[in-house]
Amino acid sequence: MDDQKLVRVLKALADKGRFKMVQEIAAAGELSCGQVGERFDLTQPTISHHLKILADVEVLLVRREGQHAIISVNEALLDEVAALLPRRLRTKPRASPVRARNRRGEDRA
Amino acid sequence: MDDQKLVRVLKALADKGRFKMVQEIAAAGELSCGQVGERFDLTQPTISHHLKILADVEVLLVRREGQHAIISVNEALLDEVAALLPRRLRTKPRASPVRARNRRGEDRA
DNA sequence: GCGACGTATAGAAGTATTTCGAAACGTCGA
DNA sequence: TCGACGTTTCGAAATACTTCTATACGTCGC
Repeated sequence: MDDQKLVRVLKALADKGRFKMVQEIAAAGELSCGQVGERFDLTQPTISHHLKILADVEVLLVRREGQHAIISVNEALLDEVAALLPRRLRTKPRASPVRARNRRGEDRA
Repeated sequence: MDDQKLVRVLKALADKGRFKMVQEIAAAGELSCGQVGERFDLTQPTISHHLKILADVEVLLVRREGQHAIISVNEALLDEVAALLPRRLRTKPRASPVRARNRRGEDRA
């Protein structure tokens, strides 16, 4: 996953309501779009809109079952994001405390 | 860290430019506000504004040294966020589906 | 104290996001 | 096929965010 995708996932999760939606779906295992709506004080189109934002970045997985959209959490992707976050923002260890000789870590690790 | 704070941190990081600022500061170890500005095609007030957003949620730590603001990355907080993210959004193992008494790592609460 | 420099704040313009009501689409049961 | 139900799309209004210029604040060297 590149930084751009990582930032898009963060943006999708960076909303109180959407975060809670993911939590509710996680707690239930799976929920339909309508069942998610029951848990929030938002109109159904708004729920659908937010769920789409989360599904677009693959935080949520949608399986269609007849007229219902069955939604679950993509835990693997969340794990990947969690693993990547500190790694991509980690201070490069300065190789040698004397600092110098390789001014900018060159990543490597 | 409660969910509200977690979401606020995510929101601070959920911007292409701000994410890159944290990366630049991480790569350098420390940078002054002005040094961050040199690395972006944005005006100084805009840089200051974004750094403030990141500092407000403690992703960045600011030490004042004379007229300079010396900025570094709060790695401990990033680690905490990374640890919390999947944990707070994890599917609750359903007490007992017929199969599987511990379907997935459990991570212990 | 003064001017230069680094940083922060204020106010405004442009853009994006959130939310809604209305309406369209697709599937189900009768 | 028809109407009901679950979901999605459309268009608009309210709000929030990003970025700018202008200006203020604080520290340094002289």
